[in-house]
Amino acid sequence: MQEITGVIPCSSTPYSEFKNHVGEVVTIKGAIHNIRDMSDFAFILIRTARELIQCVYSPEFSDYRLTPDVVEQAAAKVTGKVVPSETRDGSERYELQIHNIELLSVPADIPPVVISKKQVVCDLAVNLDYRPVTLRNPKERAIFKIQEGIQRGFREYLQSQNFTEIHTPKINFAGAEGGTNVFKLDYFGKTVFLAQSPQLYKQALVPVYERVFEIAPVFRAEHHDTSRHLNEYISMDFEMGYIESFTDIMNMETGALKYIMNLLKTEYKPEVELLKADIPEITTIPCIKFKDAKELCVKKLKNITDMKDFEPEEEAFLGKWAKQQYNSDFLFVTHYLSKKRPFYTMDDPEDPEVTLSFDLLFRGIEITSGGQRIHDYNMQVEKMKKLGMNPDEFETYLMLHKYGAPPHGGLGLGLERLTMHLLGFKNVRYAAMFPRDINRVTP
RNA sequence: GGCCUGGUAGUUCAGUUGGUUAGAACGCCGCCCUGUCACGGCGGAGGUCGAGGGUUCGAGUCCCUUCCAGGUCGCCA
Repeated sequence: MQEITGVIPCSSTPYSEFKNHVGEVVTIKGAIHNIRDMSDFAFILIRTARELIQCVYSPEFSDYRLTPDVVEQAAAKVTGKVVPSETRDGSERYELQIHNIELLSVPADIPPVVISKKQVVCDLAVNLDYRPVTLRNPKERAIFKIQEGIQRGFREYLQSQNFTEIHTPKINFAGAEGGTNVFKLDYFGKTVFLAQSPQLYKQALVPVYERVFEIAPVFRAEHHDTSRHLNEYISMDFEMGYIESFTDIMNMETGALKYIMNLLKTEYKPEVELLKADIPEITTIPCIKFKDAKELCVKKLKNITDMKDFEPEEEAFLGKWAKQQYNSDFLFVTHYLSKKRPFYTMDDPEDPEVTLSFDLLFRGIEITSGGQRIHDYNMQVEKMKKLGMNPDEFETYLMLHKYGAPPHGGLGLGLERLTMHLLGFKNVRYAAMFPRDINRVTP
C-alpha cells in the first residue's frame, strides 16, 4: 500500500551540493537548455529551477548514444557522475559525466525566439507575446526571482513586526475612492468594480488587528499608455494603528526596505549577480518637506508650472539631489498639499493646507504613497462634505470611524515599479510577468 | 487620444538617387572539430518587404489610407 507522507523530494540534486558528491552518481531533472556538440562528445546544459548544470556526453562513459530527439527544451532525467570541471580560469566548478538520459518529453517545435543564449534578443512586444517561452531564459526568470525576494522581504519583515496578512475583496460594489478610473463588470446583473486599492478595507482592519498588510493586484482603468503604468499591478500595502506620528509609517517602511535589500544580497545573490543589479545600501533615508523640495526644483529647473505636484523631471532631479547631498538612493518627501491628496488623508493640525503624508522616491521615481489617515468620525464626514462627496455612499467605510478607530496610517508600494528601478529597466513591462496594459491582455 | 520613429527570413537588423536574382548575424538542417562555456569552421534551407490602393517603363524604396509596435506627452492615490 502506498503511503502519502506529504514529503516530495526536490527533483534534482542542486548544483550547490555537487561538491559534496564528487565521484558519486546523482540524478537531475530539468530542461535541455543548450547543446554544444563537439567532435566526438557534447556539452549538454541542463536547466533546473534556478541553475544551469553542465553535463558532458561522451561514448567513453555514456551508456547510450545521443538520439536526434535530444534537443533544446526537451525535459530530461539525467544520471551521471559528478566530476570537477576543466575551467579556463581555474575556478572551482563541477559537471556531470552523463551515464544515461531519459527523455520525459520532446517539444513539438523549436522556440520562436532564441532563449539559450545569455540574453533574449528581441523587441519588448515579441518578448511579451512569447512570455511562457522567453521567461525560461535565465536572465528573464531572474527578474521575477528578484521580485519574489522583494515580496518575501516585505512579508517577512512585517510579520516580524506583528502585522497580520490579509486579503481584501477585489470585486467591490462601490467605486470607492473615485479619482482614478475603475473597471466595471457585470455581477449577476449588478454593476460592480474591480478594486483600485485595498485602502478602505485595510483601514477597517486596523481596529481589528492593529497592524495589517496585503500583497495583491489592484486594477486601474486609466487610459495611460506610458512606460511606467500598468492597468493591473501588484500593490504591497500596509496599515498600522496606534501610531504616534506619521513618521512611524516611514520608519516601518525604512525597516522593510532594509530587510528586503539585505535579503536580496544574501538569498538572491545568484540573480543579483546575473542581472548585475545595483542593490542600494540603506542606513537612514533623508526627508524633505514638499514645499522645500519644490523650492529646490524651482531654483534649479526651468519651466515649472505645476506648483501642486512634481513632474517626472522634478522627481528625477530630487533623486539626484538626494544622492549628492545624502548619498541616498531614497528620499522621503513629506507634507503634500491637502488638495492633492485623497479624502482620507489627515491634514496637518499646524497647517491645514498640507497633510501628514509622504511619497518615497527611489532613484528619482515615486514608488510609495502613504500617510496618516483621519480616524475621527466627525472629522472624516466633514472633510468628505467639504470635498463634495456624499458620506451616505461611504456608510460601510465610515463604520470604521463611527465605532472608534485608533490613530493610524499606512502606505502602498508598487511592486513592479520597485523591481523596475532596482534592475534599471526603462519600461515597467519588463518587470511584469504577464503585463496588462491598455493594449495587452494576452498571454 | 496627440506628436515622433519604426514595421524587410523564426528573431535582431542592413538595404545607396526608384533599376539585374532583397543581404548579414543568431536560430534551424547537414558535414567537420579532443573541453566548450553567447564554442568554432564549411555548406544548405528559409521572404506575400505589415495590409490595401496610387504614381511610374520599373516600387522594399515615392504618395494616400489603414493596422500594429516602440518612444514621448496627456492622464494617474
